[in-house]
Amino acid sequence: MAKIVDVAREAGVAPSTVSRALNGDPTVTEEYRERIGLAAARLGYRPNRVARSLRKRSTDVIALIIPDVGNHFCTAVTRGVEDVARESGLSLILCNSDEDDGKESLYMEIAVAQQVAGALISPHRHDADGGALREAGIPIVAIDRRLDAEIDSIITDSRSGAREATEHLLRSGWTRPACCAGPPDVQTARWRADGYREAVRAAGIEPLLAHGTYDRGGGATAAAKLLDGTAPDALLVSNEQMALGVLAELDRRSLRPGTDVGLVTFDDTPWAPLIDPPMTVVEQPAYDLGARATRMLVERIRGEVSEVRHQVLPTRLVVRESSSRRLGPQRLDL
Amino acid sequence: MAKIVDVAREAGVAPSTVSRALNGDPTVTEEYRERIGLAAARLGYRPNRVARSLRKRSTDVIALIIPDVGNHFCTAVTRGVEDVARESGLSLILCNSDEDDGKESLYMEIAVAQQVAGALISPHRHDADGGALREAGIPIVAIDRRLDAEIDSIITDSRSGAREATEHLLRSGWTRPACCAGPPDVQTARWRADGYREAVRAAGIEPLLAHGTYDRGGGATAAAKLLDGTAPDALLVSNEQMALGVLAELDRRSLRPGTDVGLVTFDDTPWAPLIDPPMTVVEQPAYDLGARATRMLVERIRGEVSEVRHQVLPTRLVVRESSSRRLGPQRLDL
DNA sequence: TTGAAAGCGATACCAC
DNA sequence: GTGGTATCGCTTTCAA
Repeated sequence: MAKIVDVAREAGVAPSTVSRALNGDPTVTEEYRERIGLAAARLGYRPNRVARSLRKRSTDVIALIIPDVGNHFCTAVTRGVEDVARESGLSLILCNSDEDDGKESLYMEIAVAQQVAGALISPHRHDADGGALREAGIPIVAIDRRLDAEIDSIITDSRSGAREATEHLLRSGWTRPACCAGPPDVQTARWRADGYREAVRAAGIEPLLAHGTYDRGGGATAAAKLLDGTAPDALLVSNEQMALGVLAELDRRSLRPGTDVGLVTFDDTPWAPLIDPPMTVVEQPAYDLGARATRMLVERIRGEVSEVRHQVLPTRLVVRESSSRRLGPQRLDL
Repeated sequence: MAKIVDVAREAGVAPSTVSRALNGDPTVTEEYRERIGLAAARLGYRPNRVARSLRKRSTDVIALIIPDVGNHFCTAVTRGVEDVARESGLSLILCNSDEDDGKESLYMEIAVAQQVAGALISPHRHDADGGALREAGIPIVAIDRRLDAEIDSIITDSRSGAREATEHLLRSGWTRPACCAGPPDVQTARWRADGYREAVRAAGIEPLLAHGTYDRGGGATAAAKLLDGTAPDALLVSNEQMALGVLAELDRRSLRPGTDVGLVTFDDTPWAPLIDPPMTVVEQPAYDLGARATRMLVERIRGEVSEVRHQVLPTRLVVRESSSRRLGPQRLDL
């Protein structure tokens, strides 16, 4: 691998001039710029970014720490991040925390050690403080969830999304909607539970919720608990992975969404319209969330902003059949 | 941020000794090891990996280049990679090539520049040669698809998976199965098309295929083309994203899988059993593929192997309802 | 505008 | 077994 001194020798100039030329320093004369470009091409020179990072004390890599790569919402966010990152000349280290505080801090440590230029993090707990990242002075943007500390954030309006969904259930004729809420230590889960509570209370109905982890198992467990208890006739589910578990549990009990039980879940997915019956969802602008978060981070990395900023993006209710109350027939093809 | 000289001063030893102690060099005496450990803890010392990488000329980061983070198969592979990588003390840079040669080579360039210790790549074209990575002598394992060059690989047996699926369709009473094949420049798509051809030819039936990109649009287009042509009565679909498009297209034509048209697709997903009717799939051991590929890569990074290795993992047909031929009734709830 | 030289922080070689 | 120190490849003063 050719290094900068090789290019310098080949072009008959000093290494510092090569560095300046290749980094677009306007003080370099056109003639040198060209000669250096040619020499570099001839040698197949590729700057060693590690050396560069060591010297500049920062890389052009950002870290994205998300709870679950298997989650469509997260991958959609990731795509948004990726696109803007690439546009901005940054690469991405993707880290999967699995909603695990341990893994989350491990990844933050790694990000610091790798000298990332900035980090996007979807923290498991709001009272996390960006730990190692913060100490190292690395710019952070909290994404989808907030941090108590003074840190930029961008989230969706989960609470009003949940409220709207619950009101829709009520309007559709369901009388006892319950909530399969996410883990109580995760903000989005709490916000959604809050929105649900507001809506049912406003209708004079006692809230009925069960918490579960943000995965299929959590959804199945929460649904089972609710269904075994004071029989609800509709369910608001806190995320898409839980919804998968809820659907499995309903199937196990031969309960059909839309006829036997009303169903709305957070997060639209490609398969939501294809299942039987098509599922009503609260859509979140995931791609946009990722893209905007990355822009915020880039601005912060460049030092273009000083005040802490918080953005909130709206959700959208997509009505399909799982929430509209219809009396039988039962499927004949069971 | 404390650096190694600070720790050395604090512990009253030389920097080189600190380095040795912290890296578990057995020549360091217990007493020094302890004193240094304490000093490091006191200062909150965290080794700078960038400096370390520069000196060692390699990082403890590996790159994973996959075509589509939105694809469940890919994210399952990613999880396998991630788990083994973490066990081995490596971090992961995840790159999404979007089946785009340009992005693919850009990411390979970035990986080289970042001095990754190794790369896992699911190449768009088999005649790619690992480009920049190969030149830089960085270990590569091709995953899910092979490379013409002498490079380790691990794939699943797409061809026999497709053959088996087609035979199953035939045995189920469908008489004109067609194939929604993936892009012809992607190996897995060709292998699956080959398996399909073998099976129909063995049954004395003329193959009927349409190619499309590995996404929803590609699936819809291929299905439309086949359905508009010499009406097939069953479809073998080459991947899960295409299946989503095929399902949409069938729905558009009010064709119901299992009654009007037999359907099998590659890749099992959490939603496959939930759609209407539950979908028969060719399951690939995605997690295992990622995990094994990473182990292969780690062995190669450590220089534990010399000969080029190729692994093939079996697929498994999971029969659900979309492939079993049943005459009506049509859904009453349409 | 260009060149010389001093680091960035860790590792590894060579003395002791 | 431990300490001094050159080195990895690049950027960035400082002088010319």
